[in-house]
Amino acid sequence: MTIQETIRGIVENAVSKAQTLNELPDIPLEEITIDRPQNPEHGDFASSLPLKLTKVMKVPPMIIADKVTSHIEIKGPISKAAVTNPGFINLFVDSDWLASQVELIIKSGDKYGNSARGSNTHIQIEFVSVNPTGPLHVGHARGAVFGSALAEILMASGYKVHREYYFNDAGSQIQKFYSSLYARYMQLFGREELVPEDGYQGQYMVELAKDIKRDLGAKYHAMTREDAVSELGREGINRMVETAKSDMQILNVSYDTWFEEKSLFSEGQYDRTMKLLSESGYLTEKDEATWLKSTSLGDDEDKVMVRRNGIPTYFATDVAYHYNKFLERRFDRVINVLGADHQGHARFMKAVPLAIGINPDRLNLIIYQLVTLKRGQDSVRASKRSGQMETLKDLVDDVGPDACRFFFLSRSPRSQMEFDLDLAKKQSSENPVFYIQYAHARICSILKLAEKNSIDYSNGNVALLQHKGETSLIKKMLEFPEIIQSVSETLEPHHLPHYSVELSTMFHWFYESCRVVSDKPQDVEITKARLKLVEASRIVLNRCLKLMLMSAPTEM
RNA sequence: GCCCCUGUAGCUCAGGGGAUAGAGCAACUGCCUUCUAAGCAGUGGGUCGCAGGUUCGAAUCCUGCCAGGGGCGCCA
Repeated sequence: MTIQETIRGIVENAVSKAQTLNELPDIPLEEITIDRPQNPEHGDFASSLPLKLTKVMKVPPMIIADKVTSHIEIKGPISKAAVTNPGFINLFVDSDWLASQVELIIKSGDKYGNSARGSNTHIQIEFVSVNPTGPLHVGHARGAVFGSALAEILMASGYKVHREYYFNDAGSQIQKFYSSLYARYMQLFGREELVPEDGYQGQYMVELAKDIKRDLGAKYHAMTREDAVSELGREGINRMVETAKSDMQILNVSYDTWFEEKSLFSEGQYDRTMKLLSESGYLTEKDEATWLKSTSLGDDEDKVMVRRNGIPTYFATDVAYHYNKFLERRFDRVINVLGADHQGHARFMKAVPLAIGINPDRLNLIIYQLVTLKRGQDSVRASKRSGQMETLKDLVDDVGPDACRFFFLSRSPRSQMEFDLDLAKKQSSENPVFYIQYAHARICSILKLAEKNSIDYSNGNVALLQHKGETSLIKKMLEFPEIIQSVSETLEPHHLPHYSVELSTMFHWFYESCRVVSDKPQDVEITKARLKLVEASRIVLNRCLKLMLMSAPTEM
């Protein structure tokens, strides 16, 4: 249980006690909100509950506040409860209780902040899922960072998380890729082959053809055109997938499954899905094509499932994919992370669970806004088909995986962000990421010194931690489990990097105001107590960095 | 035209019903004989796009308008 939940329970008890004694009207309560006031005079926690209850209870807020506060027991975490105008209840945390929490953090170790909220819930999270017809660009980096960090945090909350990358390896775009690659390959042998008008024109296709020629020579030149297109194409797609995998790796992103779209046909999901949809009456024929009546499920237009030429659309495979996720692999929840360029797909996606008889609440769609790049004065749009493009790899090579992850993760997915390439490079040593990592390195350096001096602080008395620099740091550390919990509920991981900065600030401040390792004989006890605090800080900050999939350097 | 997202300090962004709106960067002033100065302390900087509305209370919710980004294929 987090501290906030403990406090909420205390207030809740006080209210019901007042109700039992008929001091307040006995009406059912909604969830009680507990805030952390920014003004320290208003305590460590505050509740505006009386202001909210005044209307339904028909009692002035200050009276409610008085009655509730009189039943708040001054013990455990609470040292003082006060009422302030116009009807707030302010709660102050007991400093001895606070100091004792350091022991708990050390005892929890790398499990501090974990919870069992998600136990027995299987979540599948799908992110990036770029088709292997082009390189990954900076926008995909945003999705990758978001999805991978969210997955880590959900795991900390006890969910069973399955990370998945879905890619299209069949269909018309793949055919275009095949013929584009064939043309580039044959051009290397002096043949006048043209890349199709609507094909993939990018320079990377030339490079890909060169690589294949270098590794496999004229192998495909000797084949019939038909064989060459498909075999060379497959070789090309395989290489593109490998590149995507290595791009994910350099960003510290790993997956449990790379899911091939074509398996939906070979494994039968497509057929079973169409049968289910047909039996439920969601399919209809029009203009020689098969349509899904998705408007009846909230979509703004019906969608073609099978084209006039008999080939299924991506709408059909998407339904089959979710049929597989929900009905075959039986995930309790599914999270799909999409770029804003796919937002038109969102309304349809929300209809998909309904079409296969699944509660739509089990599907979460997260749409992140696009990344624009700025180089000098010029804004560059990240788009796969335009010529100019900053690839994910170029970006990571430039600013490093840690800075890249921190920068993307700090932004809420709904805000479109401008990535100033020049600034990112220039700032690389003034970046907030170093602020956090530096705090971690400082911590480790203190612990190293203690070890060198053979200080055994296992019997340190944390009750001695009463300095403002110490208590502020402990308070901040106690917020960590709340951050994990709130990110797991709201699916908004950007709070974690912000918290990490705040925690680092508290540590740096403690470091400046409290000398830890001291040689003076009279400081033996406080040194040991502070070393425990430093160890606890290491645990929490290290967890932050690890959950963000960033490195936690022990020296810098 | 319709749909989605955004508009907060010079810049990049948090805060998304509660008390005096925050951080980083940039600018300015101090602080290293002591565990890492990639740090700390301090100063300046705001009609929270505009206008109405709801509320005891609005940066936050609702409506309209303005501005920016994205989406409206039998492409994925």
